[in-house]
Amino acid sequence: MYNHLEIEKKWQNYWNEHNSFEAITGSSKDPYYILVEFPYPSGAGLHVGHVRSYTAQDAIARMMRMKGKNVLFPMGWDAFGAPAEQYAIKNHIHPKDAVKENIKTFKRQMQTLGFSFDWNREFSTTDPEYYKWTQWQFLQFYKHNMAYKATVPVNWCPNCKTVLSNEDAAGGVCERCGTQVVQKEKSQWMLRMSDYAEDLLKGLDDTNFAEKVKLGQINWIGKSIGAEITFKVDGFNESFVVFTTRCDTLFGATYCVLAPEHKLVDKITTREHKDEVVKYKEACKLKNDMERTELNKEKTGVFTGAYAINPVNNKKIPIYISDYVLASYGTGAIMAVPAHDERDYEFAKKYNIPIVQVLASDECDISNKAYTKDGLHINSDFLNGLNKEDAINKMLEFLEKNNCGKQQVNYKMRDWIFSRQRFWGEPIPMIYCEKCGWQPMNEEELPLLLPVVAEYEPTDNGESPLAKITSWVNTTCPKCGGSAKRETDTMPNWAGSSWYFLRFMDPHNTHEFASMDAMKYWKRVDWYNGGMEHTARHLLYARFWVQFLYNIGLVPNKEMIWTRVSHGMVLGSDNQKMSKSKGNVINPDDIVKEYGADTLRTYELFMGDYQMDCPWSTDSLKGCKRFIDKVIRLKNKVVDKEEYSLCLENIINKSIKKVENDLQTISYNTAISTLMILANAYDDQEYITKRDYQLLLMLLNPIAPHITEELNEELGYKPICESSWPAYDESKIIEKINEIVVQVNGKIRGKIPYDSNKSDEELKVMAIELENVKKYINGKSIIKTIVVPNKLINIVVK
RNA sequence: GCCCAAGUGGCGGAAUAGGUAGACGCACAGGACUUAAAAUCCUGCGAGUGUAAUAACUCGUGCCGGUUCAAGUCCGGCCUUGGGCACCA
Repeated sequence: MYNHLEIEKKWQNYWNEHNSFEAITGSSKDPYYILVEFPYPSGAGLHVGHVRSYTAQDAIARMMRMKGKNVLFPMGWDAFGAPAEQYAIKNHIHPKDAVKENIKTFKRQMQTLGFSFDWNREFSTTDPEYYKWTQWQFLQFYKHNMAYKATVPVNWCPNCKTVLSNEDAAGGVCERCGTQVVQKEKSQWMLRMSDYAEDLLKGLDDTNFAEKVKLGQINWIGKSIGAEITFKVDGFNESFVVFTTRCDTLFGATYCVLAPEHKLVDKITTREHKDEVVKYKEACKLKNDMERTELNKEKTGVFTGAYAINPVNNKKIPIYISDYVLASYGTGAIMAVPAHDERDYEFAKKYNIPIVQVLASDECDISNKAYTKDGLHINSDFLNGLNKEDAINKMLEFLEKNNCGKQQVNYKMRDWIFSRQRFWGEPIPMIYCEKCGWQPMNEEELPLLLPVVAEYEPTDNGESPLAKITSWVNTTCPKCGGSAKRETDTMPNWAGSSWYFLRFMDPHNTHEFASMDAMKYWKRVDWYNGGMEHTARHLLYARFWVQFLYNIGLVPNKEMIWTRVSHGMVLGSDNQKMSKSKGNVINPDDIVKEYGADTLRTYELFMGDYQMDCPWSTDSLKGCKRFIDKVIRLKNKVVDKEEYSLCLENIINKSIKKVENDLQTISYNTAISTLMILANAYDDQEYITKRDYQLLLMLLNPIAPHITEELNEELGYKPICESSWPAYDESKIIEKINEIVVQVNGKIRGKIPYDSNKSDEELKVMAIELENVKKYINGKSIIKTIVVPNKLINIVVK
């Protein structure tokens, strides 16, 4: 009898003692870098969802090693962030200690599953040796004018006295306590990510990301090509610029709207409208993002009393302010074409503003809604009769000639708000001096350590907890030496994860974040696995970070990630997301204990399409246990012979090819079904040879490494992790064809035995002579016969 | 509202280039072995018509149409579910 816990321990110790999975930088072997998103070590321990993706990547890593690659398969911890801070506040321990405990648990759990990580490269984003370089890189952003301070509204929970991310403030209430969230203005560090919008778009061509991953990035960047048009303000020596994607509808612009925060508002508001405008602006300030963007909200706004001149026809059109125009997108001002934009239509109806149709339409009535489908231009002077594309080009020509507009590209992507008012993050290494302003810390003094104190509860006024620790805050100005204060905000969680994959290439380097030589050797991440929820933001931040480092000459490639694969979630058996409150959580520890790591690993890959969500089923898991047990039992059939059984050659060679191919195309479930079919074929034999058996063990090893090593050792072979992946012989794979399907009018009516000596004509004759086929042909004429070689004959009759 | 993905047996899911739909596994049912249970092995398993049993037939991959000798697969139009983004001009 095999005790899976003993066997697993034995082989985990073996790999550990032999450094079996050590990646050696500079080795002459072909490098291959497999990365799986490093986890946030939460108090809940490892999730069965983690196990699924780690097993998947582990299977590839193990196969690639056997195929002679120098595999880098690292693991570490993304351990800064709010949950650890909250946990620490509640339990009165330092987050550092809470994180240490959690990491211990995660690592222990990972080790019981036998993942072939190179633990020599392990680090946590919270290690001073690591965040030193995160801080150092921030200073590079600053020194290259890529970091700046700006005043930005943030979500503030008056009860928790803390700043919330948009996710934690969903629906306008604090996720933790349910209190109404309010907006607060805060001065924050920003990174000029929007400067990289076009490069981030173009860079996708140098990656092998899945199409839907690329789409996620493209949508997030949100490029739109349009025009900027300058409107003069009647009676003022002022003008403003609007952004539009439909400059061809300028003849239909009957009013303009400025965002309430627009700089021009106070200048152009007339005396009679001043009170109303001020009141409206104040009302907007009180609203948070959620309220402002709420769906189906009725449009509101006020007239400034000023008029703009439509440059295409010199007509005076009123200027309004409204919060349906966002200050942060485009120019913060729009021209409104109510006939063809639903938002403008709604607004114009409410305030009785003229609606001028400029695109012909089949729709009958403009008294109810805007025409949103494109027709040819009408009421548009020199554009009349033109289609959209021609009209846009002609209008651009007009605007440029008259110096009142030009083509313009806009992006939805904004600059990256980089400050967090929290304790548990990388301190931002900046110092504020009354005399010299913001000054970067001296690089030699990094890392700027988080202080070890007992209090890190949030302050009452939204400052980071660090602000209370005066001994830490007070310092001297690096420039003038006078007294100065440190920045008390910390970096976002996204910071440490934006470059960790570079550090894995050279994790112990004390004078660089990673050496150019090491990065040139590993070249890039060949295969990056993570959740769908990270394919937009994390991936974009990481790419931005890398592109910046590339531009200042610190990394060898502009894109450092080649393929990105995203996994589906493991759901509870009730098809719901696993959660404590639903009581549907499966703990991998329990499964390993009862069924073994190999069974859990096999099941997690067999459960379904890897890229899709899939519910947990303990019954199905038991099926995988039966499979492993069957593999063990097959040992009783082994005879001492060193070549493949003749009658198994075909299926063996087919299986090698299929498993190898499936593992490389993320089709883990069919790789396992192939192995089940192979095991069943073995089981049908009176006996199998040692070689037959070892082959099955080798193919199964990447998925179930412990038991396969054990059985392989019993055969007297050297460990599989030190062996080569089996080769297949294409000439042995040729499929044996037994029969050919006969169809009449596309329906199967019989089969004839396959005979390679017979010509198509002879096969046709055989087909027509089948009794059941005759039934359907009699009294009808054969129009044609289609022969698909080696597969089927279709007789078409009428 | 926009974008993306997915709808196949009782269940999870297979089906390289349009060519025998339902691989593999689970559950279930019947049988063998056993004092018994577990484990294991054998048989069946989309729905229906039909037969003593075979055979044979009809329908069947969310819905409606189309292309084709042939459609789960391609095209057009919907419906449902899940996810992401959302007043982005």
